[in-house]
Amino acid sequence: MVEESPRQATIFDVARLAGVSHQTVSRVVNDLPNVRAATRARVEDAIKKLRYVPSPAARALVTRRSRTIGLIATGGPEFGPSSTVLYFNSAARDARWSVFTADMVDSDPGAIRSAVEAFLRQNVEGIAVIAGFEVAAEVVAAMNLTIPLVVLQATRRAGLDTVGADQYRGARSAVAHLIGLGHRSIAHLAGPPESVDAQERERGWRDELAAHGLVAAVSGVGDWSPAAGFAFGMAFDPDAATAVFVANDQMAVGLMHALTVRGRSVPEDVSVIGFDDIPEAAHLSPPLTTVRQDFRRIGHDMLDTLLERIDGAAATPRPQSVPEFVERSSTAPPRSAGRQP
Amino acid sequence: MVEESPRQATIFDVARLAGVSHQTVSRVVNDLPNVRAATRARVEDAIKKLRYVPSPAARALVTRRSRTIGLIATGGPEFGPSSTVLYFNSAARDARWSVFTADMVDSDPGAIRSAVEAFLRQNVEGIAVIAGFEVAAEVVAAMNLTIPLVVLQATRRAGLDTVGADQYRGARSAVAHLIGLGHRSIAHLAGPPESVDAQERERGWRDELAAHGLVAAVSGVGDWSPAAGFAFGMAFDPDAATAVFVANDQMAVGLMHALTVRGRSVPEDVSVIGFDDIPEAAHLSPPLTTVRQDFRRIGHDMLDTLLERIDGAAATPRPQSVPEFVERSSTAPPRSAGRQP
DNA sequence: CTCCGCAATGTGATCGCTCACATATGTCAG
DNA sequence: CTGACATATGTGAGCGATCACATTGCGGAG
Repeated sequence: MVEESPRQATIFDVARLAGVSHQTVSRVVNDLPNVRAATRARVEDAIKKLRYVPSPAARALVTRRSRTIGLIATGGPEFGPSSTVLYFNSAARDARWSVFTADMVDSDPGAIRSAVEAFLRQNVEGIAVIAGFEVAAEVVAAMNLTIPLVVLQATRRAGLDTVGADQYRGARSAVAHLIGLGHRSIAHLAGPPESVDAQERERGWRDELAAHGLVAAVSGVGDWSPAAGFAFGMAFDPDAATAVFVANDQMAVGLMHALTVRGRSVPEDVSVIGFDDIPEAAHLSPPLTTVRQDFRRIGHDMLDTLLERIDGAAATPRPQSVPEFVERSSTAPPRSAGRQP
Repeated sequence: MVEESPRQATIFDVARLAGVSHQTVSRVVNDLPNVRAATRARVEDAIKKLRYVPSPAARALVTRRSRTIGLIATGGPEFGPSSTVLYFNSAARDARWSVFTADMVDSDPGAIRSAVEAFLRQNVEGIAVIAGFEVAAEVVAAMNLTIPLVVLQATRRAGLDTVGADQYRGARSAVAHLIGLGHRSIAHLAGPPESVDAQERERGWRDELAAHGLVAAVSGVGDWSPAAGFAFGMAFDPDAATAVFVANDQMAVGLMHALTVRGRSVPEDVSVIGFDDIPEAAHLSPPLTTVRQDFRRIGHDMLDTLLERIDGAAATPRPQSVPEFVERSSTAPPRSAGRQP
């Protein structure tokens, strides 16, 4: 309920009603010691009666604190970024912090900078960046902010608080699975090169292959979209690989579509693995083997790290979460071979 | 770049440097008349030199305005709601407004109320609600806010500014297509009953059927998730309907999966239509016929409506956008019949 | 009984801006 | 040359909180 009253009550109104000074009211509101229990009760009564709410503007003016965070989200409406935004926001609300969100449709450095400036103008106490694109993190980091900054990104970086899942290990587990199944020529459809996550997944693919003496053969690059997966699927030589590790589920959808169009079946002719485990993954035809990321945890980790730094503490290093391999039916041993030892 | 300087410059610093009074600086900053061009230039110079930025806290304290909006988003990480959030935010940024976002994972009335209260405490000048669930709009409306409120919801409502696409017509166009193809028994898998959009789509289905003298037969209810679509697909009697109009694409994915599992093919045995046109829709097997919503436009409409009301104007009624029917290959004439006149 | 010290409370300045009003400067008719 | 009236600029109060410091009240040691 909101009062239609002529004016919001101020700290002085409360003080008058409770018969104390405004300073005592301030003490009660901020839960400071040295207030007699009886006094505190009287004040709390008055507060309730007047529906008093401290003015954040006045408070911010003098304390230079706002209990407010800025969140920069790049990566568009993709499942991953938008889930992270959601969980970050809801974690913040639970912690009674307000968050300004700036969704960037593209990653224009100028736009990012001006979003950060808007945040600063609003007196945010910290900034979180979901760095779908590497440049986003760099641009913000280069601004040399005096307030804490935490970046969601797969690679750790000196002098930068970073949170994120271990994309590299996730990718390796996916490729290891294919190798275990007997695949020897495993292609990769990577995400955009500007994305650190994409880079890490590609590196994981390459390294796992190398660890087994295999060479990284066919590969392509996409922009995360199903359309990109489709384009790749129509273009590559399907006989050159018995399996494809795709950098995200959406592109895997497009790839499987192309494969179908070309008369190849999954997993009989070619195995496909995605990444993310979008809700649809389990219900594609065939259900998609993938690597699951815990976006809820990532969002919470980001917030916790940021709040720690805002409190002045060094951020306790959080172990990177390791994405979980999820086997479904888009992967099978290659036609030619049985399972390898 | 951010100054590491001891203290942010204030209006007085600028005034001193420019050799004018603080009030003149204020005039320049707020672009008020009655300042000589030469003076204005001197002040602007000083502002630039000192990297002066007005303090929003101080300004908000006296003007009681914050140039800030609160956005309540229900509907989780689904494609529709999260796209809308994204476009709303980015439109707001373009208009130089800041927005606080509160993503609600569930739609607990208490949580919604407290999110609104947090917004009020932050002095937001308006609130936008993406009402995935009807109750969300109701809860906020019932709070009798003194600030403007705009709700994204399919149905118009007296005394409430509402924005949204015409779900009803979208649904009718989908069903009309099926009827045109020759289908006579068209099932419906609805969204959750708490969702106004779901209600509208179901109503569209029912009315279009009735308009052709057909009866609404089999139908089910899901929660928008692929899993729900799958469950429905496994449970319903596939011989009782030659086509299914599904309330969203994600559930359609699950339904098609179930159909495949049960050895029915789409569209030969049963046609399927979804709603939303998620990016994956074009690349499913088969590519999904659906109804496309323009979330970008919806986000912008919400913002524009809200800003108009904040400016004191009555909101100019915006025509509801009509979702666009998109034919792909998950629909075909029923086995038994050819195309009808 | 006095004095000290701590707990409880009050006072006034201050944060950085805008608002309402006062004052200075300039221009032109009479 | 003077007054009137606009235009340009300055002054001081006040928004609603916190902060630093001053004051009061009370119980126990000397």
